[in-house]
Amino acid sequence: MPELPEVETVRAGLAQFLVGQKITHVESSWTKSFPNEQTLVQKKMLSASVLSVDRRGKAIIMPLSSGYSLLIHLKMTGQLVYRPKHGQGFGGGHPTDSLISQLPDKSTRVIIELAKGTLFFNDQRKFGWVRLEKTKGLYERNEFLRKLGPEPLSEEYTFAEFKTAVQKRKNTSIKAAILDQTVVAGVGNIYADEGLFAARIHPATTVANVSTVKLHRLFNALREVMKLSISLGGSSDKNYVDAKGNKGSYLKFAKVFRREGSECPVCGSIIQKTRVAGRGTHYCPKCQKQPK
DNA sequence: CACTTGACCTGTCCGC
DNA sequence: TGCGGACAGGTCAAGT
Repeated sequence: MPELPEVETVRAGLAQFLVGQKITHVESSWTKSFPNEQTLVQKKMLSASVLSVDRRGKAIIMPLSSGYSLLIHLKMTGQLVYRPKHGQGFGGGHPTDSLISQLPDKSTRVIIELAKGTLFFNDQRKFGWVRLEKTKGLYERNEFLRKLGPEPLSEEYTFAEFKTAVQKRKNTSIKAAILDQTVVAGVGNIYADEGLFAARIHPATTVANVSTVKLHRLFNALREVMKLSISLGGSSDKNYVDAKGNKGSYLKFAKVFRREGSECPVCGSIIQKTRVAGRGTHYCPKCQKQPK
């Protein structure tokens, strides 16, 4: 499910609710969702408090006062939903209009109780995970974090960096290249399709055939599309919800994603769906011409 | 090495 | 209704 904008939305919500809170109880109902040894989990989580809620690519990282961090990946269907205890508000004032009425539900895999509320890790398809690891050196030591490419929305990220990394994958499709998390962290299927549409590049174009001008358009488009989505609370297709359990509204503004059969908002041609890089791929046949 | 294809899981939708 | 197959926002391991 969640790509960079969705994970960032969840992160921001959790940061607001969890920072400073002490963990009082932890339980997990599916081992692969939280594979650490129980003894370590109890020792390093109980009575520890949450220092911050951070994000790297599509991963959430929560350093704890015990010197260990929770590392979480939502994969396709993961959710992190916080529920304040009775009598404890969300802190912002407004009541939630969450679509998730009762928690835990049948997809709840991990429950973390804190002083003022409970964090539920739900994951229908069980691809996601929660892990507990030593905070010191985490970003360099952890296999997943270590391989990630640059953060696309950071101030220091440059076109030169993007171009060099993309062009290393010269024999693959441009879509496969930008989905590669070692090239740039956080782009997934929705923003790949939306970015390629905005940059007017056919998703199946071989990287070697994408001009520098087009690559520059793509660099800008990916960042703009993801920033817009963050401002709208992300994209909710099926499962995605933020930390309160609410949906995001970006998909209402999507130009091609899940819009096959309807008219292109730019030229009126019919949006097509095909398969590129093993993923469902949406594009406008007129705006995004495949080079012969 | 670069690249592609299945596997990991559950649920839903579509055609017969 | 039921049943089989394809497909779903992501990564890995294993194959060529």
